[in-house]
Amino acid sequence: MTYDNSIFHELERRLTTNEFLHGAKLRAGILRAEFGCSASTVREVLFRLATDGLVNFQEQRGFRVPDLSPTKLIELTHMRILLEGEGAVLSIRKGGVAWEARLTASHHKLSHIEKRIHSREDPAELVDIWFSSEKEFHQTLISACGSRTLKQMHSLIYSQFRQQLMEADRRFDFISDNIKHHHDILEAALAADETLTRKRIHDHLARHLTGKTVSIPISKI
Amino acid sequence: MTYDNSIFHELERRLTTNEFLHGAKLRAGILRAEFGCSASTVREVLFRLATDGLVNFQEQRGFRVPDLSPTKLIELTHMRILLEGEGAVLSIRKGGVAWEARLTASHHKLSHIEKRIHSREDPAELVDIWFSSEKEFHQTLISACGSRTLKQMHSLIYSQFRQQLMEADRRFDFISDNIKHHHDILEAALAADETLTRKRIHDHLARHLTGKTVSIPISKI
DNA sequence: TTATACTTTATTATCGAAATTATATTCACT
DNA sequence: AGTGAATATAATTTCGATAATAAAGTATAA
Repeated sequence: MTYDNSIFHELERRLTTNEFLHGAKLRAGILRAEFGCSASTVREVLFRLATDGLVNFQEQRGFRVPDLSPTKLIELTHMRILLEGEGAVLSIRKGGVAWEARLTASHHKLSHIEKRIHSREDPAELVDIWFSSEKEFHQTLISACGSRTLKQMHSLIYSQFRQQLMEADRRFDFISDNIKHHHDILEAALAADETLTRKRIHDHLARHLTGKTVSIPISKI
Repeated sequence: MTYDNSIFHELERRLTTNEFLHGAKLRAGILRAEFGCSASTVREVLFRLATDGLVNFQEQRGFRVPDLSPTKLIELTHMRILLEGEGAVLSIRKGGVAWEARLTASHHKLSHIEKRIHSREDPAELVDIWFSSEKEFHQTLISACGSRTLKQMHSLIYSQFRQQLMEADRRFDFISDNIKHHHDILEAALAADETLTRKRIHDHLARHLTGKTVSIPISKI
């Protein structure tokens, strides 16, 4: 892997796990020090991330972490419902037993983590594992849809969605709901009930669709 | 507009109007001469286009125009049906008379061009105008959906779709079908018939869904 | 002749500095 | 003090050069 590429993935990771503050400025001249490379290399990476939507770019004004935006979160949720619904239905039709097995497996892992989180006081240390498990489950759900394009698109949306989640969502207040949701989705998918699967994906994500989200002070640097 | 940005748009234009051969190599060192800038600047632009899907990038192997791929065209068509259907339905609900007016206007322009093309032998000179008119019509169709994200996503898909069209599609063999399709979509949208609108968008694009596309020799450079 | 190791050439990745443009500070003036 | 121009500082954009890597070509041995 080239230098460039490893920086890309590292920054992508940080951006999707909210290690940067929303609205924070990303200066190539500063990040370069951290990665021990030149500013141009960082700049190149930031451009790539910008086209993925994980970073905002303004001419002559550099790069910033996108602000927290309830509207954007709603739009991204809408897209997830659309794309995951479609991907899941196609997977039901084409996936066969191999897909069912993979889905069951990834649900099993996710469910295991979620139960551990549910039973503890401070789930902070499990947050990273949960993130990757939840991502894997949702990606597996659409993995047999037969369309690379759909999967890429979903991945793009999913990253931005993750980035838009606010602190409250990382504290697992919703974990018991989530355990049920994921189980219900699995159930409907294995029963090959297309309509029900779509509905349950919708219901799972629906809490992000309420415009009632409290506005949060945005920190600029 | 900065240098960088104008190069981006120029290359984007060429890539979506098939001025490059499919599979052609895009060497920063050569393009730089044409734009009178440095190789790094071109490289930066190519990276951006790569993340948009208009250019393929391989580590240590540079950039290429994506090959012609019937499968990809089908996938992109599928995404267009999904996104345009959703965007149109939402526009019907939220757009109001202002949207109807814009849609009627853009259809009028498109229809005018298409009739001119239909009545002539060689429509080559109208191809550019047709491209922008058809793009505008489809974008207007979803313009009142209320989701920036959906529109951006659609724009991304639309560009790649355009890029994947082969020569036959640029010769307007299908023009009389198209005139009717566009009219039918307008009609259904103005009647606020959501299901029918979705169906007609589907039917309009359906000819790209047949896997029967003749395979075409791919030229590498 | 075919395959393999070595050499040469061409292309890509990275860098640090110069040129351009934005942002912050100072200072004069009302 | 408050406003606005002029200056100083800091950031971004662009560049040409160098280092790293891949591709092409050549020679040698089985």
